[in-house]
Amino acid sequence: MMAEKKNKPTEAELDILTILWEQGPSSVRIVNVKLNKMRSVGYTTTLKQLQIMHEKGLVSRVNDGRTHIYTAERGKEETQKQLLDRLLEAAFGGSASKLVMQVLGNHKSSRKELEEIKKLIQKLEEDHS
Amino acid sequence: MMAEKKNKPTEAELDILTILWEQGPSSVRIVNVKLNKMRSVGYTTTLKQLQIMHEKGLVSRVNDGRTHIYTAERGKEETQKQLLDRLLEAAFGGSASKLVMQVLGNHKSSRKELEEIKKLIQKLEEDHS
DNA sequence: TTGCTTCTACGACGTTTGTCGTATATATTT
DNA sequence: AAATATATACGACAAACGTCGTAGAAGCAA
Repeated sequence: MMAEKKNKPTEAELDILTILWEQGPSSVRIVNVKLNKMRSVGYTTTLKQLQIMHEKGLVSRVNDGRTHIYTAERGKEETQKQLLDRLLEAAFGGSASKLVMQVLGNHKSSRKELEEIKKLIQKLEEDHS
Repeated sequence: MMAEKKNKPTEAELDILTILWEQGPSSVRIVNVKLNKMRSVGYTTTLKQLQIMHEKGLVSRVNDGRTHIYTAERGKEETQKQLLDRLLEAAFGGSASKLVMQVLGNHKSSRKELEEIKKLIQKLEEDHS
């Protein structure tokens, strides 16, 4: 594998990435409007944020006339994994099961979701053999 | 319930909290020595860090002669829950099961750990009835 | 054409984070 | 007692974060 950039998105950046994942490639304007549905933030703030994210390589952009269209460079799952790994190490001493028990114990999940998890565990146990 | 302080520990603070959880009430010296086993950091840095954490209410302290003995004010589980909740909302849209599937899929767990998780799910499903 | 709107670029600024250095008081050692 | 070691307190500082304001180009509307 390659030496990868360990660009961990900040909180604010994560909000923007989430919008790009949902919305697909978007202009600053669009991102800003969506962003303002969760918290109040000026247009130039969002612009600057996206510019910095572009420098960091978190997003790419193409020109559409004079406006830029931004696209999330890293997939949702990849980013989730990165953040989760960090928390796992920092707060749970690397024990995935401790983390899982915590989150399952504290948050309601539907029966269907629990079934899915059980199924996954089943498969993992088979691989274990 | 009361309006609580939402003092989320930073990365560095979390390292120190982890040490206090493991070690129990400790002096700056002890924390610093343990801390240096994971990364290089000066004594006064650790001191300052603990002083700030004290201001924030993350740790309490008592005097033992002229040295201060610091104690984690918030329990391990409580802090883990706080950090986990934050990530759950920020990166997983609040879906606990998505988070669980991610972490289980990406990190090896022993058969015993998987059993424990299954047992927990069993109990959750019973409560569901 | 003259103005309003909508872009990007860029600089500035207050905060937070993490890091130390220095000053000063108190023990400990020689 | 003098020198050395160890504590706390406090100030400084660079880098990262998040926030905007302003400038200037490009497009649209009167």
